[in-house]
Amino acid sequence: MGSNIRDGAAAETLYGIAELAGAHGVSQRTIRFYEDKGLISPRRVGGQRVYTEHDSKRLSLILRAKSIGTKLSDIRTFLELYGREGEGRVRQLEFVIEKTAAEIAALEAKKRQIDQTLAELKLIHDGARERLDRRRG
Amino acid sequence: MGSNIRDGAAAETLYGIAELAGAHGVSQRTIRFYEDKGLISPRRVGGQRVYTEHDSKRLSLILRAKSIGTKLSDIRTFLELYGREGEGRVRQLEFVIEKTAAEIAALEAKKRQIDQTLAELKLIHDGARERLDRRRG
DNA sequence: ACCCAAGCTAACGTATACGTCAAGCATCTC
DNA sequence: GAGATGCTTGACGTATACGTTAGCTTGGGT
Repeated sequence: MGSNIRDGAAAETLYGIAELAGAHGVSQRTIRFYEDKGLISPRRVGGQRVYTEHDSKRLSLILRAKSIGTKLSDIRTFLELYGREGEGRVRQLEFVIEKTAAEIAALEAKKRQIDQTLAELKLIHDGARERLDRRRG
Repeated sequence: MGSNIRDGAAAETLYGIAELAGAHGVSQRTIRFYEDKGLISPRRVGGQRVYTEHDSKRLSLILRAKSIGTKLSDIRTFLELYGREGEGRVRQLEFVIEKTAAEIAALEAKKRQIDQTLAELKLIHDGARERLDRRRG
């Protein structure tokens, strides 16, 4: 609420959608899509989207979560966790604890799967390498 | 080729699609879909699919790869690597080495993302837990 | 002989995550 | 002042990974 116009201090860096997209290596369409899904809510200046540093970090979070295989709908839930974290009503705290614990367990399981796959891939890799070296003398 | 009928030794355990699906906790449709995509190729007995232990392990590999976010099309490539691994033509070996190296790097990157996310989630989790404990005395 | 459960193929439906026009303003440049 | 550029909102298209009928076939049991 209220405008940002406060004499000196608040010279926050702002971005247009093109800058934000470029900085994160995604398309503008992707960013608009995330907005549709309720993941980011930039301010508007005459219709045009204007992003803050906070929005940018949020996008980083989203992309990282995506890269480890989290669905956008789940990402939304977790962004809300990040936000609500400070609230402190008991039910909220319990909700946060439960959700984070579940996700932590899931991610650790995923890490184990990755480790197992890595071990196998390294076996294949090293085996192939050895045979190649021998073949070449 | 030829039938399995060899006097004594080869009493391999075989599965129908229902058993295989049950054992792995996936639908029959999923298994048939993977077959369409060239990921598994069961033998047929009068039209019906018959799976071997080898097929079952292959399916395990597929599901593990899927669980860490690999696309089916990529999984197919890697199943071929697992198969070709022993071939030994120089070009093949180079291909295997290159592909596995790339995937190893990708998985390790993913692990780092997971670790970072885990760290943040644990912060949130522990923070919420602390506040909850204090609230309850 | 008859029926049911189980399997098969073919085909359409659904959810996710965008890509790709299309058509309309607004502003900046020459 | 006439593009060219950049942003906007639809709206339809595409790839992935299956789910869900629908209709046919077949082996087993009574």
